[in-house]
Order: sequence, then C-alpha cells, then structure tokens
Amino acid sequence: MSSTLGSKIQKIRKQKGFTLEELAKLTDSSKSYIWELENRNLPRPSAAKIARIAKELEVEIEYLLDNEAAVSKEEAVDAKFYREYKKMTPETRKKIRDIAKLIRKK
Amino acid sequence: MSSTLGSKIQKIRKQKGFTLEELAKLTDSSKSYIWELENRNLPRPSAAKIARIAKELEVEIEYLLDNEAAVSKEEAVDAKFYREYKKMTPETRKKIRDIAKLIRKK
DNA sequence: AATAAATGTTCGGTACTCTGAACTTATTAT
DNA sequence: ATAATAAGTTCAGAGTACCGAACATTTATT
Repeated sequence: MSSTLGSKIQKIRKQKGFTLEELAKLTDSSKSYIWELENRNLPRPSAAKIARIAKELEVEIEYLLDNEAAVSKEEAVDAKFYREYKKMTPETRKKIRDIAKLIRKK
Repeated sequence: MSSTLGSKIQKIRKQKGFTLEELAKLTDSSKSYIWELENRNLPRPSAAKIARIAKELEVEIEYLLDNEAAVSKEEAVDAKFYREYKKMTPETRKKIRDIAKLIRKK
C-alpha cells in the first residue's frame, strides 16, 4: 500500500480530469516532467514544483510527500478540516481557537 | 521585507539554538548545504529536504515556502493552532471540528 | 477503416542539488 | 596571549531537475 508521490499525483490529476498538459500548464511545468514525476520515481523533485502541484490539486503538500502509513484517514480528515478552517474569517478562526483551548482543559 | 526561505530557516534554527551541524544531522544533510540554503538563494531545493527541515524546525512546509506577504502573523497563529490541534486526541479533534461546523453556520 | 487530433512517452542537454573535505573565523579553555 | 575546539564558509564533482522537441499511442471524427 505504499502509495508513492507519483501515484498520488496521477490519481488526483485523473480524478480532477486533467491531462498531463493541463496540469503542466497550471503549474508552469512541461508535460514531460509531470509524466516523469508520475511514472518514474524521481528522487528529489523541487519543493517549489511540488508546492504548485499540491495547490492545483487542492491537497496538502504533506499529503503528497508523507509516505505510506502516515496517510491515515484520520489525518486526511484533519487536513481537510484545516483547509476549511483557513478559509474562514479571522473572527471565526479565533472563536474556534478559543473554544479549542477550553475543550482541551477538559 | 521579503523574508526568503533561507532567512526563515536561519531565524528559526537560531531561535531553537541549533548550529548548522546540528540541524544538518537532524535532517540528514551536510552543514555546507544547510549553510547554502540559508545564505545563497538556491532556486529549487528538494521537497524532501525542505520537508525534513520543516519538521525539525516544527513549522509548516507552507510557512517556509510561501513568500513574503503571505506570511502574516495571523497565518502564524493559525499554523500554531493546527500544530497543537494535531497533537490532541481524536475525540478532542472531532469536538473541535463539530463546533467549528456549527459556528460557521452563524 | 482511414485520418486527424489529443494524449502520453522518450531523450538530450543545461542548470541545479547536495555532499565531503578543506579552509577560515569565532569561541572557549589554559 | 596561545592553543584547542567549535562554528561557519568555500568549492569541485557526481547525480538529478526540468525543459523542448521528437516520437508513439490512444481516442475521436469522417
């Protein structure tokens, strides 16, 4: 179940219905490179590229990078929550943090 | 005010009291490379390296990568919140998400 | 089925990552 | 002040990132 960087990118790209060329264009890449990312196991792609790809695929960078076991469903739920949280207004975010602080204290 | 990747890494490394060699060892890097990361403007360091460094420095990868304007204090507060959130129990996390959902609906 | 159009794959080359080892500068101990 | 140790800096070189352009395969059109 190891799920590599490449397989994750490919899976999400297809889910979103992008072709290699489309994702390449969105991320200022060449389609050949996106293909290599997906199909060869490139040992150290750049952080900048991976960040742009993560953004277009709407996933956390960590999700793409962290391998195997680390990507539990629980963590996915948390990451999703954080993505949503970040879209809220500052006021709402503060409320949530304050409440979290209270809850924590039991 | 541009705040580059390098300056961020250096600032946090020093805050945490690490020498180049210590951070290098923690992240399976050479101290020469950590130095170059901090002091030269390397155009595309690998995602794997940046991820390991972010982890040891206890910051979000996004924080290191996103440039200037994006790194507001507000966002730092949010990132801190998320770091703490992730350390909570699954039950507590769920409570927080549920409450967040309610709050959102006004 | 034949052709065109779209999507995917290979490859050569330039610029870059990252290291180990040597070197320089700052700090601490004697 | 001098020596010893630690911290920081430079550099050559092996291996990789990433691109453009050519080639191959799949899918759509007639």
